[in-house]
This record gives sequence, C-alpha cells and structure tokens, in this order.
Amino acid sequence: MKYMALVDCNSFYCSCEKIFRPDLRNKPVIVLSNNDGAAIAFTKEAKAVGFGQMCEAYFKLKDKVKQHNVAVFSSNYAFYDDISKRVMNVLRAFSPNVEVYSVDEAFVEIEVDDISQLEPIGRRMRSEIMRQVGMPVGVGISKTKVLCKVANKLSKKHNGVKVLVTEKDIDDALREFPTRDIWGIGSRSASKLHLINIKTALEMKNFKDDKLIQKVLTKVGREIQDELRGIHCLNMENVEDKKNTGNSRSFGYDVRTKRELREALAQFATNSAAKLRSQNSVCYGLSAYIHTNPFKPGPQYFGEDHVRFSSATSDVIKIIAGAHEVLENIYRTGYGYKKGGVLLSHIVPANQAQVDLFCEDPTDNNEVNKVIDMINKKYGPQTIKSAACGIGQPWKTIHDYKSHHYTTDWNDLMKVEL
DNA sequence: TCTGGGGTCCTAGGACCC
DNA sequence: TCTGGGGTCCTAGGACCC
Repeated sequence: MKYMALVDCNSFYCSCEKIFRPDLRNKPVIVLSNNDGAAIAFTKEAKAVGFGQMCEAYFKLKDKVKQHNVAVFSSNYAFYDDISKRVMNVLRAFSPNVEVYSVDEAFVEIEVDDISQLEPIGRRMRSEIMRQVGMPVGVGISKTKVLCKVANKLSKKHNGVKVLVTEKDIDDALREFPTRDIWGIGSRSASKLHLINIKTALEMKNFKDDKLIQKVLTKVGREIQDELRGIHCLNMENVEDKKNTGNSRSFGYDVRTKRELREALAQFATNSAAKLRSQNSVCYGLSAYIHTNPFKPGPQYFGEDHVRFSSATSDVIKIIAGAHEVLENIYRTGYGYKKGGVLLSHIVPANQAQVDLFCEDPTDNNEVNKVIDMINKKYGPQTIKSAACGIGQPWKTIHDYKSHHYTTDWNDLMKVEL
C-alpha cells in the first residue's frame, strides 16, 4: 500500500544557523528578512520568550532581543539552499518519489505491506537527517497531502513522527483541528466556512453539501474536502520548471533617481535571467515594478507595467533592456522608491520556443550568456555582469548580522583550532 | 532610521472567432 | 417589448503557501 510522508524542517532558517554554532543549542535564535527589516524565523526558544509574529518589524523587537539575549542573523539564502539540498538527498535514499515542496519540506511516497512499518520509517528519516545534516525535522504520514499536513502538525506532540491512517485516528485528529489550520484554507476561506457553521476539519470532511463548498471555496476547497476524506486530489508532482520567476528587493534607502533604479532593475533582471537559463528555459514576457514605502505617510505610488518579447529569450541583455523599457513607462519624479522587482512570465523550455517569422533580431547572445554563466559558476555569482547593474550599488540592502557561508564559500569554511 | 521574497492555482470577464 | 449562440483564449486579481 502506498502512503506519503511530509517531512518538514523545524524552524528551518534558525536550525541552519545552529548547525555550525553548537554554542547556540537551546538558545533563542531569530533570522531577519532581507534588509534586516523584519523577523521571519524563530526557534521554539525564541517563541517561548514572546517572539514569533511573522514579519514583525525588527526595530520594534530590538529591546526584547537584548533582554532575552537572542542571537540574531541576517538571512543567508545561499547557505540555506545548500542545507536544503542535503536534506532532500537524504530523503531520496528512502524513496524514488520525492517532491520537494519548498526549501524546508518535501513529500515522500512510501510503500509498505503493513501500516505498522510506517512509524519506524518516519523515525529513521528523522534520525538520518539529524545524523547526516544536523537538521531537526518533523514527519507526518498519511494517505493524502492534506492529511499529511495535519499529521505533520501533530508530530510535534509525538516526538517528531505522527502516523494518521486509520479512520478512527484521522477523525480523532480532525475533530480538534480548526479549519484555519488546514493546508490551503487561509483566513478568508476560514471565515467563509464559519458562516456555514464549519469550524473544524472534521465538520468540513463530513459536510454533505459538496456543491455549496464548491461555490464558497471554488474547486480548491472542494479538493481539500476530498483530501480530508482520504481521496487523492493533489498528486505527487515532479519538480517541474518554474512557470514564473523573478527577483525583487527592498532598497537600503529611499531611491529617488532614475539612474539608480535603472541599476537596480538591471540587477534584478540579471538575477531573473540567470535563473531562467539555469532551468534551460526562455520567456516571452517581462514585468517590472517600483513602489514607494507603504509604511511611510505621504503620497504613495505603485508603478508596474510589462513588455512582450517578439521571440522568446533568456538573453540577459534583452531582459535588462526590457526592464529598462518598463521603467521608462512607470517612473515618476518626486517619489522616494523603497522597492523594485522584475518578473519573467510565459516561460517555456528553450527547445520548445517558437521563433517569430518577422522578428528583427531573433538571435540571442547565446554564446555571451554561456560564458557569463560559466564564469559565474566557476568564480562565484556576480563575478561578471552587465555594467548596467552599477558598481557600488549603494541602494542595496543591509545585512548587519550575516552568518558565514559555511558550506558554500571556501573562505568561510569552519576553522578548527588544535 | 528600520516593516521579506518567491512562488502556485483558480475564476470571472473581456476580446475575439464563426 | 423584442437585438444569436456557442466557443476559445487571455489576463487581472484573489487566495493561498512557505
């Protein structure tokens, strides 16, 4: 019989930071967003002393951080990605069918003859990931993805592994489970369910009027209902290529000049294009935006627009030009801009792209891009890039508390003193 | 002073076709 | 009074996730 496990890393970013810092064991740790603007990850020790509200502004937390002697880190995404890959590789030893759902969690298909084998498998996943990577995880095992999510949530109270497969166990779990905590039910949907008197997952599972659920929550909600009943709607998916990709950042200060915005958007375009090429895809569309700081009083402006490429491309030069074309349309003088971004859309595999018969310049600078990618792979990201991105990039974000790139940079390897 | 970034899927409604 | 019917494709916006 086939089941699936949802393996989820505990406070992933914080746990990454702790791997090479044994002195932080059992200590409160928080990780900040880009720009050190907001707190985005917390260990359970940090939650215990009152932290834990996602995206709370860091400047509001500083006093509390001092008071409780909390270790604070800027986010170090290259490092987290590397640890994530290591965790996923451990899981691949358990099953050929692993769906990496996000940086810190994966669904793993498992086949057993008897359900009594499920819990030991979950235990082994946990211990192997801890042994090989040093990452604590929780494992939830059940029949469908939505039920796995429920099981995973409960795993914290069961030493990290919870199996939910018999009807009775499932109903017992769902009876206590608020609708808002169901995977895919956000606050809006939960309020709507409340209006028809559905407050727990069990009530949703047993609600007879499927058509009403469909009407209130669309197809999405209907499928969640079936998943609660153990009926598969959300299948294991192969990690396919991204359908959209992009890059955006808040700036270190309010940016006022078009020259600086051109640099920033060129950099975002460069990063997006590199992601596109790394999955061997090309795109037909690009959109870009800039906006003022919504937290500041005063007039606000959100500018956004898009362009279509006459033939699909992953050429960094064309993509930067596209972003600049959008900027010309959306830039307004007199505002201080706090954030900008570039998104690539209508992405297709490079070998499936249609060539436009009347396109003036269908050839990309493929060789140039290849060389750029090669150099940046060998010597590190950003070793070579378009001068349009600027040199100093003063608008860039701030990272005051960045940890070392322990596993992704030779210069940051851990030092051992003898 | 300081408030994240990167995604997915669904639906309604407009544009267009014959 | 009364103004086709049936279909496809695309996009903006909403909702959700980590």
